[in-house]
Amino acid sequence: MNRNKPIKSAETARADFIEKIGMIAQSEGLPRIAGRVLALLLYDGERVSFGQLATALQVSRGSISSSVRILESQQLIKRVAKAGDRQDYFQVVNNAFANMVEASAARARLAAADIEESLNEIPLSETGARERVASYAAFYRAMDDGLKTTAEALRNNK
Amino acid sequence: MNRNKPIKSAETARADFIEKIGMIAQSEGLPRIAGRVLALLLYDGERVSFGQLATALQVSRGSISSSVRILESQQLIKRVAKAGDRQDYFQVVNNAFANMVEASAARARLAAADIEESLNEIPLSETGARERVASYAAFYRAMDDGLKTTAEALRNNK
DNA sequence: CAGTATGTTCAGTCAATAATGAACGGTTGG
DNA sequence: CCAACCGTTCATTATTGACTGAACATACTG
Repeated sequence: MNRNKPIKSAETARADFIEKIGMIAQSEGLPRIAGRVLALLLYDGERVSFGQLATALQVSRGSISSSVRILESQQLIKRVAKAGDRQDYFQVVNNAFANMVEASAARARLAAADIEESLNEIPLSETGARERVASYAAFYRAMDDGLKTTAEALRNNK
Repeated sequence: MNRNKPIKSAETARADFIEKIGMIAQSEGLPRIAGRVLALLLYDGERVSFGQLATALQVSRGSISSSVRILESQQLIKRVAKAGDRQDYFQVVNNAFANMVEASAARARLAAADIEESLNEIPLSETGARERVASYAAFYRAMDDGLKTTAEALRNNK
């Protein structure tokens, strides 16, 4: 009966994966197209051209442009050249996942600093409030630490 | 000169903190009002009534209703009673930050499972793609682990 | 040099979602 | 019992941000 293993073609599996990562990316605050680009590059493994991305994902070149810029800025993909082709090519960088985690750590660090700045504005007389706000900052510091550890683990354990 | 310590009143510091957390919450995918509610409750430390929240934050009661429901569902605040007052009161729960981290861990776990499901649809012949998709799933598993560790640390170290 | 390909930018459109405020059901106190 | 109060729900509005597509600047090719 094969109830547990509905057979799918390689093509369908690839398309499903790309769409799924698109949704996950969206839920994490990235544009959906950026997630789909990353998924496509990850799945295919080899360099893919700017034009191929646009046609494969059925989106405008403008969207590809902004998406790859976001992914580059987060150190998840890199732009590479291909001899004899004027187009830009892209591929996933080494340790992309570790970089992803480190970006989260950086955000946590920023939030911590932000809250600590608020803390400095609170009069010393407000001991209770100061303590509670400080614990909030400490929470973000703990996030930063934990994420850095995870990033390192991903880098080594790879 | 006092350039480093612009003096602010306690009221201003409180308002700034609340607004700041509102923005951070927004950047993390929560409604801004929910972040402001959490910040107010954290800053004040004691139970605050439904009506006080609406007037203090200058938002509709409908917004308060949905915000507190979100925060309750994430185990960040709880609804408490006050003798002689029909209103609902709210306060931050113990270990709220640990709960916050655990919610993130749960999301990572979900994403991992989601990707592993995709992995099972990829034909065994696609060895390269399977390997890369598996590494993506492993990334989310690592996030789950790391976040669980951070949550525990927050729970103890508190 | 002319013509074409390439990636970026930006104004405009559209969809998703946050927030409002009125209507509602349920509870309480007088 | 009823009047006031309380929290939720839901239709509507406002806002935000992704996406498009055309205009543009640049670089290559023949």
